[in-house]
Amino acid sequence: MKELTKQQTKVLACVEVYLNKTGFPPTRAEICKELGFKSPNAAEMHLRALEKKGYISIQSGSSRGISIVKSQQSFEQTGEQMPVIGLVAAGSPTLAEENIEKRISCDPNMFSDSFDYFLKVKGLSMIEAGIHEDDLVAIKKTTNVKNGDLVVVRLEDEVTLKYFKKTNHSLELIPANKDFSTIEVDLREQEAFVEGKSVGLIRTH
Amino acid sequence: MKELTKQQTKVLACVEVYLNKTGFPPTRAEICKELGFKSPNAAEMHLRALEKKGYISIQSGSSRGISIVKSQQSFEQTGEQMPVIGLVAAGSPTLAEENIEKRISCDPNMFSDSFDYFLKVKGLSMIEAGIHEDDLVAIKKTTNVKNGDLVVVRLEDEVTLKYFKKTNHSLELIPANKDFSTIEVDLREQEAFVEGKSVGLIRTH
DNA sequence: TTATATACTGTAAAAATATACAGTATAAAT
DNA sequence: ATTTATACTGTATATTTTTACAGTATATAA
Repeated sequence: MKELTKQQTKVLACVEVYLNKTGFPPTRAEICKELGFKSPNAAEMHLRALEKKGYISIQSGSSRGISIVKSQQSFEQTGEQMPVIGLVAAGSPTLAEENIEKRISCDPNMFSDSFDYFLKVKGLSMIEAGIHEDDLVAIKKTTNVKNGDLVVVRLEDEVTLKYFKKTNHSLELIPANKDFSTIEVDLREQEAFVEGKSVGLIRTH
Repeated sequence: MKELTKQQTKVLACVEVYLNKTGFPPTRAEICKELGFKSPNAAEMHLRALEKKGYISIQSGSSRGISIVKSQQSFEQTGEQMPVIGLVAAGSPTLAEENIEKRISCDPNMFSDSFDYFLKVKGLSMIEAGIHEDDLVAIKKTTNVKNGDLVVVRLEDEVTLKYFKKTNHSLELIPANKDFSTIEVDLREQEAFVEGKSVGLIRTH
């Protein structure tokens, strides 16, 4: 498959995003509006190039007659197979193939925010937050978390799902179970890696 | 979801087949050609009806602006728009368009069993089962339930989500909250309709 | 009997859209 | 120095497409 120029890549992505959002392809004018072109011919030329290189096909004479032949970003769209990762005792919850227990077909945007994987909950430390053993918590990989967020944090080689509270040099990881105690970390003494935060949860009955 | 007439079913299938074949939706004229209609208005009217019943959505003013909301060929197709229904005080949780709060893109087979809609939880009666207010419980429409199942039951005009327990002529609907009491129904005196059972749950953090 | 819903035909106009043509500008290759 | 490829603007027009309106026909319900 021939390589695409920067602009051609943009146009192809634009078509795919539009298609995923609306269910039908964009017009030349809509591509222009999206990418800031001022002439429909700009879009036209890029589409012609994309067809020539085999990425799309254009049904001549039909409005919106664009179909994707070879998708660039088959990823991160709806109906993806999202990985489920066990909350392992040691090591980061990596997306390495050997850590993936299974995959669940769902939309990465089904919650308020997008997410990257499901973490399978072990233990009862968050039971009072309605988070049970074997629930799947949808995790968005980010270090941008604020107090009160439900976060995945790694301390040394241990990974845990807790409420986040940071005060000066101290980090508190708060459970939702009165039988468990808060983990307090002095950040001057010990490192803590925020792996991500929860944006949702699913449970199979 | 409202029932479709024979012709509406044909038109919906036609749109889906065309979409699968070409990657973009058909025009009114193309639907006519496919189904043997002689007036574009025939297609137009069927499309309007399909939109009204919630099977497709039409972007007015756009050519080929049809997108599938609920696929008929619901075979193994991931990424459907599953309806969310509020747990209303009165009446059945019907799939009528006016009761659908929104739709969530996900796989109807993401849980152990398939499901038909999400029910938005009101109140705290199931809190000890980790089911919070505003959680979305995935409901499979069925009357085939057994003791211990989490079920949606309608008593008179009231709909409730509780644990199911049936003994002879008596039905118990058991909450998971010590501040609530079990609803006992003598089936010789009062009717109880099992609308469905829960196969899973999702929550947005 | 009179509505009412379904299911169309036929026509036409307005709006959306593809697409051709004539240019401009820039960077890299020959 | 000239060509070639990329990357557009701007305009215009033929065609496609939506969509409104005026009818016809049939079956079912009130």
